[in-house]
Amino acid sequence: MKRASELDRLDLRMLQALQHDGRITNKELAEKVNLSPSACHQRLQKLIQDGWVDGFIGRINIDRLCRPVQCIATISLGSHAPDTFRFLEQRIEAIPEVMEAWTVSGGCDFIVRFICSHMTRYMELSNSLIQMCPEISNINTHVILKESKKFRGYPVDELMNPKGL
Amino acid sequence: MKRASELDRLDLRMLQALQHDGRITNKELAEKVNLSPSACHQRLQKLIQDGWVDGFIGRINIDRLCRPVQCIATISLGSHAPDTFRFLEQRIEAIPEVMEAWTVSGGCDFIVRFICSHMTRYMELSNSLIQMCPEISNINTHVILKESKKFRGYPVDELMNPKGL
DNA sequence: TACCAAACCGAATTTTATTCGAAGCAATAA
DNA sequence: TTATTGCTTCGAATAAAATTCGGTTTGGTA
Repeated sequence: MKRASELDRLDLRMLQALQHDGRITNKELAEKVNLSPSACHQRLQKLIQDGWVDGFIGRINIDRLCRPVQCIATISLGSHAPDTFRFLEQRIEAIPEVMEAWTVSGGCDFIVRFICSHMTRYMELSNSLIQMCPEISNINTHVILKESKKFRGYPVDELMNPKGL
Repeated sequence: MKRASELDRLDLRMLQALQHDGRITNKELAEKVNLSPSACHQRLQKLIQDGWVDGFIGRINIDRLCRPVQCIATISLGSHAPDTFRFLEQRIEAIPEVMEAWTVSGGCDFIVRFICSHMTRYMELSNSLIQMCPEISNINTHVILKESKKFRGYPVDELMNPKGL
Protein backbone atom coordinates (compact mmCIF):
# COMPACT_ATOMS: atom_id res chain seq x y z
CA MET A 1 0.00 0.00 0.00
CA LYS A 2 1.24 3.47 -0.86
CA ARG A 3 2.18 6.02 1.72
CA ALA A 4 0.86 9.56 1.45
CA SER A 5 4.10 10.84 -0.03
CA GLU A 6 3.85 8.21 -2.75
CA LEU A 7 0.52 9.38 -4.08
CA ASP A 8 1.29 11.08 -7.36
CA ARG A 9 -0.23 14.05 -9.09
CA LEU A 10 -2.86 11.88 -10.75
CA ASP A 11 -3.99 10.37 -7.47
CA LEU A 12 -4.43 13.80 -5.95
CA ARG A 13 -6.32 15.10 -8.95
CA MET A 14 -8.61 12.10 -8.78
CA LEU A 15 -9.28 12.70 -5.10
CA GLN A 16 -10.03 16.33 -5.77
CA ALA A 17 -12.38 15.46 -8.60
CA LEU A 18 -14.19 13.00 -6.36
CA GLN A 19 -14.54 15.63 -3.65
CA HIS A 20 -16.14 17.92 -6.16
CA ASP A 21 -18.44 15.31 -7.66
CA GLY A 22 -18.68 12.02 -5.84
CA ARG A 23 -20.87 10.52 -8.52
CA ILE A 24 -18.56 11.26 -11.43
CA THR A 25 -18.31 8.27 -13.74
CA ASN A 26 -15.06 6.44 -14.16
CA LYS A 27 -15.05 7.42 -17.81
CA GLU A 28 -15.34 11.12 -17.03
CA LEU A 29 -12.76 10.86 -14.30
CA ALA A 30 -10.39 9.19 -16.71
CA GLU A 31 -10.80 12.02 -19.19
CA LYS A 32 -10.24 14.58 -16.47
CA VAL A 33 -6.90 13.11 -15.45
CA ASN A 34 -5.83 11.96 -18.92
CA LEU A 35 -5.83 8.24 -18.35
CA SER A 36 -7.51 5.39 -20.12
CA PRO A 37 -10.71 4.25 -18.40
CA SER A 38 -9.14 0.97 -17.42
CA ALA A 39 -6.07 2.51 -15.84
CA CYS A 40 -8.23 5.06 -14.06
CA HIS A 41 -10.54 2.34 -12.84
CA GLN A 42 -7.68 0.40 -11.36
CA ARG A 43 -6.34 3.47 -9.57
CA LEU A 44 -9.76 4.41 -8.25
CA GLN A 45 -10.37 0.95 -6.84
CA LYS A 46 -7.00 1.06 -5.16
CA LEU A 47 -7.58 4.51 -3.69
CA ILE A 48 -10.87 3.34 -2.21
CA GLN A 49 -9.56 -0.01 -1.08
CA ASP A 50 -6.53 1.54 0.60
CA GLY A 51 -8.74 3.95 2.51
CA TRP A 52 -7.83 7.25 0.89
CA VAL A 53 -11.49 7.73 0.21
CA ASP A 54 -13.67 7.63 3.27
CA GLY A 55 -16.99 7.14 1.54
CA PHE A 56 -19.43 8.98 -0.65
CA ILE A 57 -22.33 11.01 0.60
CA GLY A 58 -25.22 12.57 -1.19
CA ARG A 59 -25.93 15.96 0.29
CA ILE A 60 -29.62 16.51 0.68
CA ASN A 61 -31.13 19.95 0.78
CA ILE A 62 -32.41 19.72 4.32
CA ASP A 63 -33.79 23.26 4.45
CA ARG A 64 -36.15 22.36 1.66
CA LEU A 65 -37.37 19.29 3.45
CA CYS A 66 -38.10 20.96 6.77
CA ARG A 67 -37.36 23.96 8.96
CA PRO A 68 -34.91 22.56 11.45
CA VAL A 69 -33.27 24.36 14.33
CA GLN A 70 -29.51 24.19 14.15
CA CYS A 71 -27.28 24.96 17.11
CA ILE A 72 -23.65 24.86 17.99
CA ALA A 73 -22.94 24.13 21.63
CA THR A 74 -19.68 24.64 23.46
CA ILE A 75 -19.38 22.30 26.41
CA SER A 76 -17.00 22.71 29.33
CA LEU A 77 -16.14 20.03 31.84
CA GLY A 78 -15.29 20.50 35.50
CA SER A 79 -13.26 17.31 35.60
CA HIS A 80 -10.77 16.62 32.85
CA ALA A 81 -10.32 12.97 33.72
CA PRO A 82 -9.95 10.77 30.60
CA ASP A 83 -12.94 8.66 31.66
CA THR A 84 -15.15 11.71 31.80
CA PHE A 85 -14.07 12.74 28.33
CA ARG A 86 -14.69 9.31 26.88
CA PHE A 87 -18.05 8.96 28.55
CA LEU A 88 -19.37 12.27 27.31
CA GLU A 89 -17.88 11.74 23.88
CA GLN A 90 -19.72 8.46 23.49
CA ARG A 91 -23.00 9.95 24.62
CA ILE A 92 -22.63 12.83 22.21
CA GLU A 93 -21.78 10.52 19.33
CA ALA A 94 -24.86 8.43 19.98
CA ILE A 95 -27.29 11.32 19.52
CA PRO A 96 -28.72 11.21 15.98
CA GLU A 97 -29.28 14.97 16.01
CA VAL A 98 -25.55 15.56 16.53
CA MET A 99 -24.14 16.12 13.09
CA GLU A 100 -20.57 16.86 14.06
CA ALA A 101 -18.61 17.07 17.28
CA TRP A 102 -15.05 17.98 18.14
CA THR A 103 -12.85 17.66 21.17
CA VAL A 104 -11.00 20.94 21.48
CA SER A 105 -8.65 22.96 23.57
CA GLY A 106 -9.33 26.59 24.30
CA GLY A 107 -12.22 28.05 26.16
CA CYS A 108 -14.17 24.80 26.26
CA ASP A 109 -13.76 21.04 25.85
CA PHE A 110 -16.31 20.01 23.22
CA ILE A 111 -17.95 21.79 20.35
CA VAL A 112 -21.08 20.07 19.07
CA ARG A 113 -23.29 20.85 16.12
CA PHE A 114 -26.94 19.87 16.41
CA ILE A 115 -29.82 19.77 13.99
CA CYS A 116 -33.21 19.37 15.60
CA SER A 117 -36.80 19.40 14.45
CA HIS A 118 -37.59 22.15 16.94
CA MET A 119 -36.08 24.08 19.79
CA THR A 120 -37.77 22.08 22.51
CA ARG A 121 -36.08 18.99 21.18
CA TYR A 122 -32.72 20.71 21.41
CA MET A 123 -33.41 21.60 25.02
CA GLU A 124 -34.30 18.00 25.75
CA LEU A 125 -31.02 16.85 24.30
CA SER A 126 -28.81 19.37 26.07
CA ASN A 127 -30.63 18.75 29.34
CA SER A 128 -30.17 15.03 28.96
CA LEU A 129 -26.44 15.55 28.49
CA ILE A 130 -26.24 17.60 31.66
CA GLN A 131 -28.18 14.99 33.57
CA MET A 132 -26.13 12.03 32.44
CA CYS A 133 -22.83 13.86 32.92
CA PRO A 134 -22.72 15.98 36.07
CA GLU A 135 -19.13 16.88 35.30
CA ILE A 136 -20.40 19.29 32.68
CA SER A 137 -19.79 22.71 34.12
CA ASN A 138 -21.21 24.75 31.29
CA ILE A 139 -23.04 24.51 27.97
CA ASN A 140 -23.13 27.59 25.80
CA THR A 141 -25.62 27.43 22.96
CA HIS A 142 -25.24 29.35 19.71
CA VAL A 143 -28.27 29.24 17.45
CA ILE A 144 -27.27 29.10 13.80
CA LEU A 145 -28.83 31.97 11.88
CA LYS A 146 -27.23 31.12 8.56
CA GLU A 147 -24.88 28.59 7.06
CA SER A 148 -22.35 31.06 5.72
CA LYS A 149 -20.11 28.46 4.09
CA LYS A 150 -20.97 24.84 3.47
CA PHE A 151 -18.41 22.11 3.42
CA ARG A 152 -17.37 21.47 -0.14
CA GLY A 153 -14.27 19.39 0.30
CA TYR A 154 -10.83 19.92 1.71
CA PRO A 155 -8.40 22.42 0.13
CA VAL A 156 -6.01 19.72 -1.04
CA ASP A 157 -3.71 22.09 -2.90
CA GLU A 158 -3.21 24.37 0.08
CA LEU A 159 -2.69 21.46 2.44
CA MET A 160 -0.30 19.44 0.31
CA ASN A 161 1.70 22.36 -1.07
CA PRO A 162 1.86 24.87 1.77
CA LYS A 163 3.30 28.24 0.89
CA GLY A 164 6.67 29.13 2.30
CA LEU A 165 8.08 25.65 2.71
CA MET B 1 -42.42 20.34 -8.90
CA LYS B 2 -43.30 18.64 -5.64
CA ARG B 3 -43.41 20.46 -2.37
CA ALA B 4 -41.71 18.96 0.66
CA SER B 5 -44.95 17.62 2.04
CA GLU B 6 -45.59 15.80 -1.23
CA LEU B 7 -42.42 13.75 -1.09
CA ASP B 8 -43.56 10.26 -0.24
CA ARG B 9 -42.00 7.52 1.80
CA LEU B 10 -40.05 6.23 -1.18
CA ASP B 11 -38.54 9.61 -1.93
CA LEU B 12 -37.36 9.96 1.65
CA ARG B 13 -35.91 6.47 1.71
CA MET B 14 -34.05 7.22 -1.49
CA LEU B 15 -32.62 10.42 -0.04
CA GLN B 16 -31.53 8.57 3.06
CA ALA B 17 -29.89 5.85 1.02
CA LEU B 18 -28.05 8.47 -1.00
CA GLN B 19 -26.83 10.15 2.16
CA HIS B 20 -25.45 6.87 3.34
CA ASP B 21 -23.84 5.94 0.02
CA GLY B 22 -23.71 8.63 -2.61
CA ARG B 23 -22.29 6.24 -5.16
CA ILE B 24 -24.97 3.60 -4.84
CA THR B 25 -26.05 2.36 -8.25
CA ASN B 26 -29.53 3.00 -9.49
CA LYS B 27 -30.10 -0.74 -9.57
CA GLU B 28 -29.17 -1.19 -5.91
CA LEU B 29 -31.20 1.83 -4.94
CA ALA B 30 -34.20 0.37 -6.76
CA GLU B 31 -33.88 -2.88 -4.84
CA LYS B 32 -33.57 -1.00 -1.56
CA VAL B 33 -36.83 0.85 -2.07
CA ASN B 34 -38.67 -1.90 -3.91
CA LEU B 35 -39.02 -0.26 -7.25
CA SER B 36 -38.08 -1.30 -10.76
CA PRO B 37 -34.81 0.22 -11.95
CA SER B 38 -36.61 2.35 -14.49
CA ALA B 39 -39.10 3.80 -12.02
CA CYS B 40 -36.33 4.42 -9.51
CA HIS B 41 -34.25 6.08 -12.17
CA GLN B 42 -37.04 8.42 -13.06
CA ARG B 43 -37.55 9.39 -9.42
CA LEU B 44 -33.86 9.89 -8.82
CA GLN B 45 -33.48 12.18 -11.79
CA LYS B 46 -36.43 14.21 -10.62
CA LEU B 47 -35.12 14.46 -7.07
CA ILE B 48 -31.80 15.75 -8.34
CA GLN B 49 -33.31 18.02 -10.95
CA ASP B 50 -35.73 19.55 -8.45
CA GLY B 51 -32.91 20.32 -6.06
CA TRP B 52 -33.65 17.91 -3.24
CA VAL B 53 -30.13 16.62 -3.63
CA ASP B 54 -27.44 19.23 -3.25
CA GLY B 55 -24.60 17.30 -4.81
CA PHE B 56 -22.41 14.32 -4.17
CA ILE B 57 -19.16 14.48 -2.26
CA GLY B 58 -16.39 11.96 -2.05
CA ARG B 59 -14.96 12.19 1.44
CA ILE B 60 -11.23 11.90 1.40
CA ASN B 61 -9.26 10.74 4.39
CA ILE B 62 -7.38 13.96 4.95
CA ASP B 63 -5.52 12.82 8.05
CA ARG B 64 -3.88 10.13 5.97
CA LEU B 65 -2.79 12.63 3.37
CA CYS B 66 -1.21 15.11 5.74
CA ARG B 67 -1.12 16.33 9.33
CA PRO B 68 -3.23 19.45 9.18
CA VAL B 69 -4.03 21.82 12.01
CA GLN B 70 -7.75 22.21 12.49
CA CYS B 71 -9.25 25.03 14.47
CA ILE B 72 -12.65 26.39 15.29
CA ALA B 73 -12.74 30.14 15.78
CA THR B 74 -15.52 32.13 17.36
CA ILE B 75 -15.58 35.69 16.08
CA SER B 76 -17.30 38.62 17.73
CA LEU B 77 -18.04 41.94 16.10
CA GLY B 78 -18.12 45.34 17.74
CA SER B 79 -20.51 46.71 15.15
CA HIS B 80 -23.54 44.68 14.15
CA ALA B 81 -24.30 46.69 11.06
CA PRO B 82 -25.54 44.51 8.16
CA ASP B 83 -22.74 45.76 5.94
CA THR B 84 -20.14 44.65 8.43
CA PHE B 85 -21.69 41.20 8.60
CA ARG B 86 -21.84 40.81 4.86
CA PHE B 87 -18.31 42.04 4.38
CA LEU B 88 -16.80 39.67 6.89
CA GLU B 89 -18.96 36.79 5.70
CA GLN B 90 -17.68 37.21 2.16
CA ARG B 91 -14.07 37.37 3.28
CA ILE B 92 -14.50 34.25 5.37
CA GLU B 93 -16.17 32.38 2.53
CA ALA B 94 -13.34 33.23 0.18
CA ILE B 95 -10.66 31.56 2.31
CA PRO B 96 -9.95 28.08 0.95
CA GLU B 97 -8.89 26.87 4.37
CA VAL B 98 -12.32 27.67 5.78
CA MET B 99 -14.26 24.44 5.59
CA GLU B 100 -17.47 25.61 7.22
CA ALA B 101 -18.74 28.84 8.70
CA TRP B 102 -21.93 29.84 10.45
CA THR B 103 -23.54 33.10 11.42
CA VAL B 104 -24.85 32.59 14.94
CA SER B 105 -26.47 34.25 17.87
CA GLY B 106 -25.19 33.70 21.38
CA GLY B 107 -21.81 34.62 22.75
CA CYS B 108 -20.36 35.46 19.35
CA ASP B 109 -21.33 36.31 15.78
CA PHE B 110 -19.48 33.83 13.59
CA ILE B 111 -18.17 30.34 14.13
CA VAL B 112 -15.61 29.25 11.56
CA ARG B 113 -13.89 25.93 11.06
CA PHE B 114 -10.41 26.03 9.54
CA ILE B 115 -8.09 23.38 8.22
CA CYS B 116 -4.53 24.57 7.67
CA SER B 117 -1.25 23.00 6.71
CA HIS B 118 0.36 24.36 9.85
CA MET B 119 -0.31 26.67 12.77
CA THR B 120 1.56 29.62 11.32
CA ARG B 121 -0.75 29.56 8.36
CA TYR B 122 -3.75 29.68 10.68
CA MET B 123 -2.28 32.69 12.41
CA GLU B 124 -1.79 34.40 9.06
CA LEU B 125 -5.41 33.83 8.18
CA SER B 126 -6.87 35.01 11.47
CA ASN B 127 -4.58 38.04 11.47
CA SER B 128 -5.63 38.89 7.94
CA LEU B 129 -9.27 38.79 9.01
CA ILE B 130 -8.59 41.16 11.87
CA GLN B 131 -6.69 43.51 9.60
CA MET B 132 -9.31 43.65 6.89
CA CYS B 133 -12.17 43.97 9.35
CA PRO B 134 -11.40 46.29 12.26
CA GLU B 135 -14.93 45.78 13.58
CA ILE B 136 -13.85 42.37 14.84
CA SER B 137 -13.69 42.76 18.60
CA ASN B 138 -12.58 39.25 19.43
CA ILE B 139 -11.44 35.97 17.92
CA ASN B 140 -11.33 32.95 20.17
CA THR B 141 -9.46 29.98 18.75
CA HIS B 142 -10.18 26.39 19.71
CA VAL B 143 -7.66 23.89 18.40
CA ILE B 144 -9.32 20.63 17.41
CA LEU B 145 -7.78 17.72 19.27
CA LYS B 146 -10.07 15.09 17.82
CA GLU B 147 -12.98 14.78 15.44
CA SER B 148 -15.36 13.09 17.86
CA LYS B 149 -18.19 12.67 15.37
CA LYS B 150 -17.97 13.11 11.63
CA PHE B 151 -20.85 14.27 9.54
CA ARG B 152 -22.63 11.25 8.13
CA GLY B 153 -25.85 12.74 6.84
CA TYR B 154 -28.86 14.36 8.39
CA PRO B 155 -31.17 12.43 10.73
CA VAL B 156 -34.08 12.49 8.32
CA ASP B 157 -36.35 10.32 10.45
CA GLU B 158 -35.96 12.49 13.52
CA LEU B 159 -36.42 15.69 11.55
CA MET B 160 -39.40 14.62 9.48
CA ASN B 161 -41.22 12.71 12.20
CA PRO B 162 -40.50 14.60 15.40
CA LYS B 163 -41.61 12.92 18.58
CA GLY B 164 -44.50 14.44 20.43
CA LEU B 165 -46.26 16.11 17.49
C1' DT C 1 -68.58 3.58 -14.87
C1' DA C 2 -65.59 6.28 -17.78
C1' DC C 3 -61.87 9.24 -18.00
C1' DC C 4 -57.41 11.29 -16.98
C1' DA C 5 -52.92 11.98 -15.21
C1' DA C 6 -49.24 10.14 -12.82
C1' DA C 7 -46.40 6.45 -11.80
C1' DC C 8 -44.87 1.98 -12.84
C1' DC C 9 -43.04 -1.95 -15.41
C1' DG C 10 -40.34 -4.73 -18.76
C1' DA C 11 -37.89 -4.98 -22.94
C1' DA C 12 -34.69 -2.87 -26.03
C1' DT C 13 -30.86 0.05 -26.61
C1' DT C 14 -26.99 2.74 -25.28
C1' DT C 15 -23.43 3.65 -22.22
C1' DT C 16 -20.35 2.46 -18.65
C1' DA C 17 -17.83 -0.72 -15.68
C1' DT C 18 -14.88 -4.45 -15.29
C1' DT C 19 -11.66 -7.92 -16.67
C1' DC C 20 -7.57 -9.48 -18.81
C1' DG C 21 -3.60 -10.25 -21.73
C1' DA C 22 -0.04 -7.72 -24.04
C1' DA C 23 2.99 -3.79 -24.25
C1' DG C 24 5.54 0.18 -22.29
C1' DC C 25 8.54 2.11 -18.85
C1' DA C 26 11.73 2.90 -15.17
C1' DA C 27 14.80 1.10 -11.81
C1' DT C 28 18.21 -2.42 -10.75
C1' DA C 29 21.69 -5.83 -11.27
C1' DA C 30 24.66 -8.46 -14.10
C1' DT D 1 25.01 -2.00 -22.30
C1' DT D 2 21.80 -5.39 -21.68
C1' DA D 3 18.60 -8.55 -19.20
C1' DT D 4 15.32 -8.75 -15.40
C1' DT D 5 11.71 -7.34 -12.55
C1' DG D 6 7.75 -4.96 -10.99
C1' DC D 7 4.55 -1.62 -11.90
C1' DT D 8 1.54 1.00 -14.84
C1' DT D 9 -0.71 1.56 -18.90
C1' DC D 10 -3.51 0.48 -22.87
C1' DG D 11 -7.10 -1.56 -25.84
C1' DA D 12 -10.26 -5.13 -26.76
C1' DA D 13 -13.75 -8.20 -25.01
C1' DT D 14 -17.26 -9.05 -21.80
C1' DA D 15 -20.49 -8.03 -18.12
C1' DA D 16 -23.28 -4.86 -15.90
C1' DA D 17 -25.69 -0.74 -15.44
C1' DA D 18 -28.02 3.33 -17.21
C1' DT D 19 -31.35 5.14 -20.06
C1' DT D 20 -35.25 5.24 -23.18
C1' DC D 21 -39.79 4.19 -24.50
C1' DG D 22 -44.29 2.08 -25.33
C1' DG D 23 -47.74 -0.17 -22.96
C1' DT D 24 -50.07 -1.05 -18.44
C1' DT D 25 -51.54 -0.25 -13.87
C1' DT D 26 -53.21 2.69 -10.33
C1' DG D 27 -55.67 6.20 -7.90
C1' DG D 28 -58.48 9.99 -8.05
C1' DT D 29 -62.49 12.44 -10.13
C1' DA D 30 -66.51 13.56 -12.81
